Amino acid sequence: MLLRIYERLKKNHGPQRWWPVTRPGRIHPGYDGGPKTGKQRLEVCIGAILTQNTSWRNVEKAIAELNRNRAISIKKILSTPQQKLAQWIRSSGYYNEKAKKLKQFCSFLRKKHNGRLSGLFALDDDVLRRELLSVNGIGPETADSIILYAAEKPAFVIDAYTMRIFNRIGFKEKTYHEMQERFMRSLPKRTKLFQEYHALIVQHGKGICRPKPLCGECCLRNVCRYGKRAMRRA
DNA sequence: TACCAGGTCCTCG
DNA sequence: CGAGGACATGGT
Repeated sequence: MLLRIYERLKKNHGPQRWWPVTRPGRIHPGYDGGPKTGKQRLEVCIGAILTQNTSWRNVEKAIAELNRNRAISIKKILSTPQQKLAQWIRSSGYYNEKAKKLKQFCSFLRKKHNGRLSGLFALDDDVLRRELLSVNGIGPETADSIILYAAEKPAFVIDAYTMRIFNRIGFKEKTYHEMQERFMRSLPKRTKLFQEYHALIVQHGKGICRPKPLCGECCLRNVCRYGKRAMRRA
């Protein structure tokens, strides 16, 4: 079931090549195939925090501003006054909260992992997840995004789009944990698959399965309870 | 004009 | 636990 839906989404939307890490003015060169440097991995972590309940468009501007200020750096984030940091990321919304979160994440890295992501990412998957969740400001989705896209390990990311799309299709799972369990039980545990699937879900949720869905052009309408109903009405 | 966006934390019943 | 509020900008 889940693989069938994946194939349809892929055929319909094409390859997604995520996570869309940016630099001033352009996509990160060499990002295809995953983040290579510590700095790229850190940028993914920062993006994961900044995009909480916020459109990626607004996050891109904030990341560009951080790049402009050489602030994709654990040390720089720690040494910058919170108020100044908040202004740099202003466009991403909740900027006071998020400035605090960025500092707490970096502070956690410095104190517990020698100031490096590599130490953190070397942990076993479940330990890594618990460590991330222990940081104030990092919840399940942010933790899994960091694991999947920055550490490049297989954790399926559930987000608001996943809930909306699959609840409309007819899935009964209500919580983050339940939905993630279902995906991870039913799919081969492969990083690339998880990355691409989640990216396709976001694409589909933004473009088709919106709050007011465009069932008429949805590639899943035949397998979707909501879609079938909508098509019958039309 | 309202509503929405790749959540998380805190409080209260 | 589950619901409800706070946190805030920018696009449609």
